[in-house]
Amino acid sequence: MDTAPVDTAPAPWSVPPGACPSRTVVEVLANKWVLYVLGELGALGDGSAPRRFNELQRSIPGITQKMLTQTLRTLERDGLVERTVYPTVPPRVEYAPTPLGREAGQLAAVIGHWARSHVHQITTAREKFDEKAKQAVAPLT
Amino acid sequence: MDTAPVDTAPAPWSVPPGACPSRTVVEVLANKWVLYVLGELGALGDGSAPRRFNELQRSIPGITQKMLTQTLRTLERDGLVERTVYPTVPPRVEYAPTPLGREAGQLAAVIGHWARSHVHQITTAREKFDEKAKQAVAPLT
DNA sequence: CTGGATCCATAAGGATACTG
DNA sequence: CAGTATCCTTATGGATCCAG
Repeated sequence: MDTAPVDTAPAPWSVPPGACPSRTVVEVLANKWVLYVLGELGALGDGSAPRRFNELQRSIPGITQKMLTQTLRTLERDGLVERTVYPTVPPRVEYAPTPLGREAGQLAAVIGHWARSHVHQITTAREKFDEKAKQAVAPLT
Repeated sequence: MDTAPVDTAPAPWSVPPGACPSRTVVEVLANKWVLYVLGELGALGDGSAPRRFNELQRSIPGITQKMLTQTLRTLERDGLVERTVYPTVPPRVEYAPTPLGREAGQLAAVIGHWARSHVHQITTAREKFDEKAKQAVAPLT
């Protein structure tokens, strides 16, 4: 796969009114389930074992079957994960990140790490903000 | 600000059913408008000038006034941007990233960069995927 | 086991009009 | 200029049932 040259000609960006292509890519990552799934799939190195559907669902607390399916589909469509179906009975389907998906997974991991290391700071900021807001609406007693 | 020790005790995560705090932080970043705004605010270095409301709106194509307001509010609440009001007439309001916001802005920038450098790859993957899907529903002619 | 298909509630978000 | 408020449409997403 991916035998085509990495770079094609920088053709004139005939961007149809308001449709910047790179934005569509940003907006793929701007999705919590995508981040969690990519993080899960891409967390480990190159040799990480492909994951199965239910396995993924269990490892991502709160995700529904629908959202997991939907997320995996778009990721497959975008070439970020590869879906392999083993026509056994019962069916066995495995999901593995593509090289590109592993890159995205690293971005997800970075975000996750940043999030974890600043939770407290942000939580505190929120509390402070909310408290001030409360005072503003109830200045007298 | 931030005179408290960066790290508090690793208290037992008494996470109320399904509410992982760090997730709420991830989910702040998992939002396209947040990414665009942070990218815009945090794009430049420490000495970047604060941005005004309309200025921001113009520099982020497609964002509505409502979304910009809403986004800036949550970012302010989370301690990622600082809002300064100059009680002049007409009103002048400036938005600047906090140090934390600048960090987040860098994450946004990284995502943006990754997106731009892989647009083509992903666009191609989408076309290929969609074409295959089309064949599947119309296999004979 | 791995989903597809539905139904339905809620949230996100755009358009518009109005205000200090 | 910098919003707030409202309406209204669409998208998101959860729950449930069904099927290969």
